[in-house]
Amino acid sequence: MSELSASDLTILRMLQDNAREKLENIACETGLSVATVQRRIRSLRDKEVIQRETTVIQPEAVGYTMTFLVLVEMERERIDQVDAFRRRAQANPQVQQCYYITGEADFALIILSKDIEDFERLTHRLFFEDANIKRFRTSVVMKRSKFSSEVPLAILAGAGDASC
Amino acid sequence: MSELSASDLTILRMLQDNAREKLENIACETGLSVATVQRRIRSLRDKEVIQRETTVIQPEAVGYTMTFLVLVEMERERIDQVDAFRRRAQANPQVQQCYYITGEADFALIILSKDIEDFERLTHRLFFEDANIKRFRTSVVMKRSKFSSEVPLAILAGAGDASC
DNA sequence: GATGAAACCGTTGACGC
DNA sequence: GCGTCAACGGTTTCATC
Repeated sequence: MSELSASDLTILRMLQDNAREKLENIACETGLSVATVQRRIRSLRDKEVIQRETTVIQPEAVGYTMTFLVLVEMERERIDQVDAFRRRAQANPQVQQCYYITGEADFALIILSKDIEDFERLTHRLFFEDANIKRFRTSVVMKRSKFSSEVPLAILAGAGDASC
Repeated sequence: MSELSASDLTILRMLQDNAREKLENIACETGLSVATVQRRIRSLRDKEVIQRETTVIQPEAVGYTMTFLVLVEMERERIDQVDAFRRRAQANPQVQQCYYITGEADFALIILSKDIEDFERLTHRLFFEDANIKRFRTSVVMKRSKFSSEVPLAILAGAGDASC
């Protein structure tokens, strides 16, 4: 993986803030030409530094009013069993995030649900029907902040001039 | 909040998958005209069903090689103290997500770090210097999946014809 | 092989229906 | 509400260094 330049970081920071940021603004901020900015972005996409460009939707607007954090403990921590559970969890569209972790629990899941019944059905499918799940602990999320994943990027003194 | 139509959900699903999806493709899929699709998207943005359009960056590419899940317990659960901690946590760019939860812990945080020292410095600033933090439990994330937050959207039989 | 100019395609906003 | 059109921004190609 090749190193990223200061202007690459500026490009990433601006695009993370707004995927539709005008190339001209980025060019001005970095001191590069529009064509160069475009080539850098293409390169960042090709290198998969930029993984995707997505639209963040308010879950409540489409009926998902509840969020849960579920800590899952497995009976046996065999690699194939762990992988099998992760695949099942990931495959479920209501499982927003899936972390395989050290400590008391083996997995932490962030789960969206329309209501309590919806969540209960999901736990049955995901946990009760899996003999390898020892137990799971559910926390209701009362407030979530910073739902979308933003990577901290250093704000470097750009070479751009005052015309920005 | 007004109800969303089937074509609105299709628009959201396609934009969530790719923020740069061509309006023509969405028009074809939904059976709407390009102009109508554009007006719907504008309306969804205005209603804040669409919260933002962002670029997902691979954290490892910019030096953030470690992810942690931290469960935080507070000494006193007074609303002003809870809010104060949430604001401090959110303000830190390495805190990717912040959930105020029910159960054994009061907060669950997803934190990015460059290395262990970086994480330790962060815990000092965030937890040890706050008299209202009773304790915190750290889990190292060995593998994260589904890092970006995708809301499940029903795939409805569209009115679009076979020319898509 | 990096750069800038230019042609081409998609998006946006204004207008008229 | 709907499509049309002109202006703008993004993308690709090509010539040049």
